[in-house]
Amino acid sequence: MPESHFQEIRNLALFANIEADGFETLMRGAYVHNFPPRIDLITEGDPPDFLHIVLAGSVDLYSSWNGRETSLVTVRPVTTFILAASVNDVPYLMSARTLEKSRIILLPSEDVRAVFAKDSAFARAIVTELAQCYRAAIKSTKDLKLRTSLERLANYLLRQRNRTGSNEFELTLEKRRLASFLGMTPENLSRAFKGLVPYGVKVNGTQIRIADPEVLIRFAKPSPLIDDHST
Amino acid sequence: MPESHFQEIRNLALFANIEADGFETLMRGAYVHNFPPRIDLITEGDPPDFLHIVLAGSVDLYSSWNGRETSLVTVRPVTTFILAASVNDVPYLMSARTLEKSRIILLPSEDVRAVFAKDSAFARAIVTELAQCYRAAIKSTKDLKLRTSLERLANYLLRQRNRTGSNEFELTLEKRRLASFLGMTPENLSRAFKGLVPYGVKVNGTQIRIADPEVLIRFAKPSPLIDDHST
DNA sequence: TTGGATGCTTGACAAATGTCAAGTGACGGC
DNA sequence: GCCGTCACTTGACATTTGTCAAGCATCCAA
Repeated sequence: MPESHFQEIRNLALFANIEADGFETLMRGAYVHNFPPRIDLITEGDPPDFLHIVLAGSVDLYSSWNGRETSLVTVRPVTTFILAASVNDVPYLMSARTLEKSRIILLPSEDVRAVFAKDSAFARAIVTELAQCYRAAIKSTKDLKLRTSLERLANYLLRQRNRTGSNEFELTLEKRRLASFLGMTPENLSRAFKGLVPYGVKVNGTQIRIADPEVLIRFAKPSPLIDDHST
Repeated sequence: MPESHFQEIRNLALFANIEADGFETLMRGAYVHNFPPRIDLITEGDPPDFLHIVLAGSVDLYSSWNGRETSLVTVRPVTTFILAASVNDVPYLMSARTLEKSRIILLPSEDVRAVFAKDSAFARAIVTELAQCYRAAIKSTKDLKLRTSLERLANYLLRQRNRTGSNEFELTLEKRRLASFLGMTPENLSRAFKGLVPYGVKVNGTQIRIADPEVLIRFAKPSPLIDDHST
């Protein structure tokens, strides 16, 4: 792997405090790949050969059962995914595919586990990371079980607003995938956007405008215990 | 805390390999409490003062939003809960209440973090535990998003069957709470049980009998990637 | 420019799920 | 034993969500 990526990886909280020794072990076995859009990277149920790091592009983590399929997470740079499977050496629970052209680092899980066993700074960083992943998953379950699809969409839009810091932004996801992510059909997403018009949501293609955030907030009732993905 | 509980805690994977030093630190600050049924132990949003360990009884982890409430997990002996919040020092995402008379150990989160920082065996054990919690949460999300309520109930019954090793068993949860856990109303759970009669499910109060597991399995299509809670 | 793709939207309808109200049955206190 | 409480059940109905089919817009290649 070109050394130019080393610093980028070092900057990730997960790797920031590893000893030079362990970091070198990881980098020695690592390699970078460029993938075209819509390429399957991993399949749920497979053994966890690699820990993945998205350097550029975006990756959809999804799952299938009985002919149905649902998107669970979208991974954007610079983040790792399937850490839990790698570290515990158990099968992937989700499949992954590129959404767009993506550059991805592959770290052999064996190396990850070896460094994890020796380097306690790495072990501690993994704890922080996993705790965050776990909490994100709980938040997502709460979102699903406590809210209607209209409320989920409203809160999703407010989260995007907070992320971009603007009342006008582009959807970063295809609508069909957003629908799957929010746990509804594309048809219903269309209707849900219509349903938010009374709360000042204007949609034009992928362009979203929130006319009066206060009104939307009053409807959506966002909660840090569901919508704040930073803790 | 009476020393009689020490061994019980030591037997938990989470604490099995801690150094004597760290274990003593934890035990010094720990105390055991007996709680009556239906007592609130923690409230979501509160700072994580204690890591909890259920010694006896059972605890319901639930969450509320906008006047609605849902059960997320039932914790049974001997297991810890809210590890993620304790270790990262961030607010609880779920409330907890006893379902029955319960004995619970409280470990000050500060102590947990202190030992975590020094004892790498503990750090590694936490990784394993958190990875399992994370994966359980993902499985639960898949269950919710990919299955209808009838399918969720059918798979729940099959999981109970595997746990007990028998085609005839008692529900360990009140039906109303099972309904909430499965993401439906009590009324709908009643109807769902009716809906499983054609697949050989007999219900008598809390007593369940699966006449022909093969038939139910054919309908429920259980998958290790959703229903196997051991990995 | 044209003709498919493809993704999105819309309407009509069906299925799943929730709500409300009433009824049943088991249990415990008096 | 009686009575109230409470969980559970049932039926009628409302709401939400999904399905299917058709139409529309956009993009891109021929």
